Amino acid sequence: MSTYESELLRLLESRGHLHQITDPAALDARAKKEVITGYVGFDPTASSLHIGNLASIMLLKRLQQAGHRPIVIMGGGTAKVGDPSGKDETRTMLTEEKLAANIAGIKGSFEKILRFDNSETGALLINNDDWLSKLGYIELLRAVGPHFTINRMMTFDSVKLRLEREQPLSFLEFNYMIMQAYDFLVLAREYDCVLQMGGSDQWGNIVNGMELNRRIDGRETFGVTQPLITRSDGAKMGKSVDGAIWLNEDALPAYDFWQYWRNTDDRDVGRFLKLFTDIPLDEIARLEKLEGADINDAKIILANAVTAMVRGEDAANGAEATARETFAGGGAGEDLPTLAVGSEGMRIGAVLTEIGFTASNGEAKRKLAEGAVKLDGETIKDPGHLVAPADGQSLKLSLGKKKHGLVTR
RNA sequence: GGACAGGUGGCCGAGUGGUUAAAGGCAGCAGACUGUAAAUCUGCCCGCGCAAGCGUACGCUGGUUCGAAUCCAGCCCUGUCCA
Repeated sequence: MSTYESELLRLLESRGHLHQITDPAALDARAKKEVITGYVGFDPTASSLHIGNLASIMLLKRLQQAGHRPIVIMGGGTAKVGDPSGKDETRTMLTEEKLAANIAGIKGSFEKILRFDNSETGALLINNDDWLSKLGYIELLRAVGPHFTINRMMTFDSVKLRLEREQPLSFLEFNYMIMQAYDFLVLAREYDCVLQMGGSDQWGNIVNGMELNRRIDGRETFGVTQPLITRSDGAKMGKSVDGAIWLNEDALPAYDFWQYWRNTDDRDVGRFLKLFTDIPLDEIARLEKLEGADINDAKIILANAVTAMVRGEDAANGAEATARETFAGGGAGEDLPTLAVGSEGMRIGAVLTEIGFTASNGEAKRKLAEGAVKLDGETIKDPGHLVAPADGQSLKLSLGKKKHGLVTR
């Protein structure tokens, strides 16, 4: 069914990663013939990546699986400028220290998902600040300035969107595409990197980099974009109540990470299994055909696979066990959030906020009044109710059907 | 530098002196129904307080007024056009 001959494009296509390719035939031939090097850039805007970034990491993983060499570009330099793509607001500027801390926080995720070694296909992690910060302004202007016209830059979505929405686009951000294009030039020269991948919003940036390579060095390079990963319910991938679904354990416990995938919309299960796991396609075909309550099995498989990849097998097993006990068994698993209230006990309204189920005392009271709160299976409505577990005892506290926790002395 | 338009709760967006913690929508949370799904219906949706109540809030600062998101002045920010 696939018309591609290379393992790389076949793999990307069959698992739903392909949106646009600059020169499919040439890339296909190249990838079939030799080991190629490709990269994806990540801006270290936070100390952990979230699952919105996961799709991009998967691109690199697929590249490696297909027998090629992936490069992770840390946008230590570009983050100082800020990518305007897909944003309708100017980003806050990051300090050097914050950037360094973010990069340190993010690294671990790549090390879990990609294979870093000295082999031909071992992944590399490179910070573009290494070269960008050394660039002189005049030097940069002379190197890339002649190859970009303002006319063309104005036509890029990232720019157009801001202008159309009458949102400000600072000169700083306007330069982002130039920096990113320059990255590709450096990577092509230093690492023989011929492919840049990214989300569909990066198309313009990627094409710019290719253009620069062609004009300056006469080198042929390629670009691949992946469709914007959306959820069928329209919500943004990776956004939830309490913020993003972070990849780092210290930003989000494994149990909550697992729950996010467990609660995937029915319609998204098959697509996500393809994108985010290595489960064979025929197995996925079987799983996504499941109907009614049976599809929950597929969601558990999805949650286990993604959690294992990002957090490790143990984390996945623990989360699954806790979920099984808590939801199916009506009990309480050990991975649930736990709050110690001391021998005095604590009023239930305060407990709800302390354990993180509600954002404020007021909200806790409202939820109590709505009859949404259960303590050891019994509905409690009085915010003054004292929660005082006996020594060694732990009480199961629930807000609604999904939020469960333990209260101990 | 000038002219015009604008800055309201997480977002969008009404509101042009009092009954405004601020319409409506989206997002979110909970209840019902279910399968820890979706859709639908219902309730909730600034904070503190057991409560009466209090405190904050409509770009910022000051003023007018018994009373201001609403009027006045200055400032800051954004957009469009002009120089």
